[in-house]
Amino acid sequence: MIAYIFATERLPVKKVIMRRDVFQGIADPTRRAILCMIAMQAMTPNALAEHFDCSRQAISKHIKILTECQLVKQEYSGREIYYHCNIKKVKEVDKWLEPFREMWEHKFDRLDTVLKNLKNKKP
Amino acid sequence: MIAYIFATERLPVKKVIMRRDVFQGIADPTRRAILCMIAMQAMTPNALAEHFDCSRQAISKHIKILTECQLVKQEYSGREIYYHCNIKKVKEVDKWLEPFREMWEHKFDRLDTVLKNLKNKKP
DNA sequence: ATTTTGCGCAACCAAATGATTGCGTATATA
DNA sequence: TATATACGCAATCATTTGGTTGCGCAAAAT
Repeated sequence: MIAYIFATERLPVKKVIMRRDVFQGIADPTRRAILCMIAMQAMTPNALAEHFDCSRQAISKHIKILTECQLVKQEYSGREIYYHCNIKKVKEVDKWLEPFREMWEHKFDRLDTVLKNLKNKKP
Repeated sequence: MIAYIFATERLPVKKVIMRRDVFQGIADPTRRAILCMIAMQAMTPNALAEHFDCSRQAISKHIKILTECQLVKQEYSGREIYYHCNIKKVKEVDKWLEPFREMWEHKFDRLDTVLKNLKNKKP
């Protein structure tokens, strides 16, 4: 019995179910800021960290998440890593908005016709 | 000194800093699905829960978050509550995309000019 | 009037998040 | 060659998230 105890080591089962999609990526305000900055110009983690009130490691972790959901791409240059924004992936958010955009545009259309009808009825 | 120990009760400081913005709202896939559904037609929590593989309470919690970030509005009808999508708030995401959209549109513009130049040079 | 239904709220739990510190490695500089 | 710098990774921690169950209240249905 005691042998059994020794035999069964506590395995690190730890099933990780992290959602790593674009929406999770842009959920954090710091990550959104990072995205905006590197969209203008590719930057290294250190350069980025200078603009935020947290450690380089914290920024690196955010970048890691952004990389996992493919919102950023990396480009090595010696010991430095330049992070770029993957605009194509940002488009996914835009795509999700599509049906909603149709809605708020339709709303205006309807408002337009209402106004038109009002105008036509006036005289 | 001992008196001091007794005097300082462990206060429940527990500073709650929950981000309740649109991006946090749409970070969860279930919440995005809820939003899509009620954008088409206002629904009650029970009606919504029927479409998901989780309890009504879980859905209610999601709705609570969506309400807190103003992505949904409620309308009471007796003991039922109909949840509506607040399209105006969804627009905030669209607004954030603006600079990025400009980028990917500019890209196409440049591609267009490249193609044009290629065409002009051909003959 | 009693029971059923629709719903929010509180308590609880496992897992994920956001941040920190310390460490190892590879590249640049002295 | 020795030192400084840039960076990722692992461990750790408090807080948040996403889910559950159980409860109570008000509106409907019986």
